[in-house]
Amino acid sequence: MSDTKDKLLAATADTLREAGIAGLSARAIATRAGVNQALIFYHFTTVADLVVAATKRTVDESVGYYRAEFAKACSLVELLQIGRGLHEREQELGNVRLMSQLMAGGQQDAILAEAAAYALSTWSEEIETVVRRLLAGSPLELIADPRGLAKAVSASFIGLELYEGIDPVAGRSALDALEQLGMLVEVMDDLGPVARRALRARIKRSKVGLGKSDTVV
Amino acid sequence: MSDTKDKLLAATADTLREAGIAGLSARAIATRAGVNQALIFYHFTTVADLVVAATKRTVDESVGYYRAEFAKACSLVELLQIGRGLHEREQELGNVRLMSQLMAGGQQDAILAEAAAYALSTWSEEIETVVRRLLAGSPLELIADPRGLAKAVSASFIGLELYEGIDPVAGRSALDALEQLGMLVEVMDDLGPVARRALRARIKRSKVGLGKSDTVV
DNA sequence: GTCTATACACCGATAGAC
DNA sequence: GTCTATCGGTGTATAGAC
Repeated sequence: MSDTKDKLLAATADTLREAGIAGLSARAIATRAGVNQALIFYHFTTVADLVVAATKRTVDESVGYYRAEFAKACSLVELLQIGRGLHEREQELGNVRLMSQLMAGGQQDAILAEAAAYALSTWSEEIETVVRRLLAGSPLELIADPRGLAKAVSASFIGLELYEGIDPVAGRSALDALEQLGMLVEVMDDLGPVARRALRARIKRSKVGLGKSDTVV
Repeated sequence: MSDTKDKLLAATADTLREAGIAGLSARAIATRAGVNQALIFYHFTTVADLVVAATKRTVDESVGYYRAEFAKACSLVELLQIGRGLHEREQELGNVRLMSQLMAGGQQDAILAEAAAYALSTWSEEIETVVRRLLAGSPLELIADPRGLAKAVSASFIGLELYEGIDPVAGRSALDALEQLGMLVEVMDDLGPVARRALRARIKRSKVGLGKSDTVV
């Protein structure tokens, strides 16, 4: 990887983090990279292509780092703890912000949408794998769809990040509330056998977790 | 309210919905409104001020509509159903998209951030009121912080909307997963007395719902 | 209140020298 | 591969005629 290309990729991620999608431009990227503006088009043809390459690199690096962490988790509660650390780390690196800006831009721009879809599915698949492994045996298994749940977690992270950028105090309290709710998982994970059986029966009795074609009441 | 001002306010909301924060400009708004571009600055001084006024109007109208709906809810399950309808309606009107674009822009622009903060707190306060009323008596009361929870719900809606704009199928499955999880509320709301007591006791026993200063294990 | 015309900065992208 | 110079277009905002 040439030095210029590398500098441009790094500067693109940084610009997206700090100036947002509305402030992203070839000139802004080139200035930050300390590189001539024309070189963007020589190396990457268009600004959009550069953004795609830069976000892909960022996501692959982050997800790769957390693959090993996820593998260590032996319970849903442990996973929740890893998730907390992940959020803090990614927050600090500015990667959640990068992703939220990419997603906002992707609502109107097809090329950015493709980049955002790649980022989201890469994260979601990684999360799904570990959730599926740890959900086995829990009463939650009857309710939760691991794939959809993983996507929902990713989506919520994005929303929380945006909230925190707008109103840090409120965003923080939203995150705290979700963590408290995550404790529900701990409780259900660790219920005595009697209560666990009762809960499991109650869940089965409701329509929850059944396909739409089933009409058991 | 003069006709021109009204047209500009409506066009601003529409432009934000359809062109996003990166495509928002005085020219784009004026063209959509069928109004001379210079009139934006005559009536609203700056584009940012116009955006603030437009989003405030949109949010006040939407929240006002739902205040009456929320008042009708008599159980958490009913609230969940209203929430589903709300999501569909706001989605169709494009108001969630408007809000997500406003939040994305607000990460870098202080004036947009103020508008986004107003929108978020207006929604959150309305949701908090009804959640607080309906949570009384549920075992969830011991865990959940209504204020934080309301903000978390708002944030998650934003994230889900962005996800759906990027990958409609995946976004839909994320929403479905959250709704299934919402069924957990139904189950806990409607548990037999024995299981309810067991669950309540288990929740109390865990550190959940206690302040940080308490160190009961 | 509404219009035209315009100032000035920045945008993506390209041509062509080196 | 890297540079300067430049094209046509768009951005906010204002001056001044009507």
